Amino acid sequence: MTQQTESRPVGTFRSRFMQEAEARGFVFQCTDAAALDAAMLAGPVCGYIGFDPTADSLHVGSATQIMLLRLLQKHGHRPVALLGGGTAKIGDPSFREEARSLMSEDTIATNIAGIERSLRQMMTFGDGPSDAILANNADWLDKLSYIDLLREVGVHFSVNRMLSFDSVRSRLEREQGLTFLEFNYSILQSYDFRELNRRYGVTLQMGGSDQWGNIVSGIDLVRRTDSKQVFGLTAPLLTTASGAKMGKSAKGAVWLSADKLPVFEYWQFWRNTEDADVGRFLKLFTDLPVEECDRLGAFEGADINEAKKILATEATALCHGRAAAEEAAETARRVFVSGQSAASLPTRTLPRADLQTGFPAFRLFAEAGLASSNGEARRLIRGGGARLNDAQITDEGQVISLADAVDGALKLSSGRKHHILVRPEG
RNA sequence: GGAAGAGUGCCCGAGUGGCUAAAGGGGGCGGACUGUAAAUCCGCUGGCGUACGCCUACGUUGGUUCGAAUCCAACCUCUUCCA
Repeated sequence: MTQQTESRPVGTFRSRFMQEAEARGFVFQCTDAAALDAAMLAGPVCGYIGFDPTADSLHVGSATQIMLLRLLQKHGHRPVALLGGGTAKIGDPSFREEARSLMSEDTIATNIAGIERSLRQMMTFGDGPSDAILANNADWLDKLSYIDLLREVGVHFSVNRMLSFDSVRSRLEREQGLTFLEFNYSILQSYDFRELNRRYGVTLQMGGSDQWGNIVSGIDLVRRTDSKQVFGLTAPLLTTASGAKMGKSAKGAVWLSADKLPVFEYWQFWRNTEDADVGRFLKLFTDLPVEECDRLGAFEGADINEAKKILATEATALCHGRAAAEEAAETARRVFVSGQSAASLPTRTLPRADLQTGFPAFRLFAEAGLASSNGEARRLIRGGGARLNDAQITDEGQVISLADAVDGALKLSSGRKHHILVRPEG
């Protein structure tokens, strides 16, 4: 059972990091919170979070973790972002429906490169006392010897105990199978913690609540082999007020990389936050003062839309820069408030010659990426959800060409919220 | 190594020879209502073609049959029990 390990009354922290982390809703579980609090008061603490390179970009689900690292940095502590280049070769079995397919070295390398970009955008890296450090566990895991690992680390792990962790047990109970390979993930993650402690003096591992078991294992390992006390802190698993998991949107995952999700769409994701989540998300995903977040989140009715715009712009600014965020906000204002087109809507270019000839409406929607297949585009049009320059398209075979362009672009819309500009190439 | 069971569409899950592109639910998309929210209601939800249509799909490969997701064989994977 993942138990709360501390029984400290709320609001008793003395270190600024812990106070703010708690006030903003980042703290779910913490090992020996009082001692961690004291350590933070005594001086800079080095804390890390691991990111698995399972895709070439992180998504909003990971944003919480990055915000935690930022918070650490903000209060003079030192954040370490650990990329799981080594562990990615195994796959974390925690709460997974089934085994993850194994990734090739190449895939892992490109994924790491993509993730690194987002991390660098959101934190300051360098050699200063509170500059962030980027590490890759492939640096030490790759050359581990199996026998040595078993002798030196394996002896400290109780299988009985590992089986009792929720993360493992849920897999077993579902009769879904758990290979020995995956079963080792937790051991390697523990090894990471110890290695980071030895290399950089890392004494805190943070993560999502699904990482509790792995984190505690690491703490035990460090205590047993190096006789040092290190800490763990988990953030709550984020769901929206209506119970859905965070991070899904029209187009699937909400990626942090602009290559995978246009900034405008990212802004829109936050803009469409449920009313009840606004205050909570402001605290988690922006740098605005807590009191301001509470004030904005308390708006009622339509007024809260203003708070959502602030949330969207602030959250987007952290991830894509202030200028891009303002631009997305302005684009949204034009599209939704004035009902105009805007030059900074996501744009798709198609060969000029093809556009001159024209496409049947359904094909154009598919080509532009507003529908994933011709069939889907047809359904969209039949359902009355497709528009060209804000006029509903009724005939799926209607030929649309450059002649229909306004200001050199065709504005296509799927529903009220998804707009794209199609421009000729060259 | 032996025995029993399971593998269905994005997910869960029904289906045990034709009426099955495959019930139902979830998710997703669109519409209505709103506040670019939630809740609710309605429609759509494999691909290709304007279309009568064609193609792909029920773990894999073969077979039986006019016809198979459904029957048979082998194989693969997983689960449980035994050694």
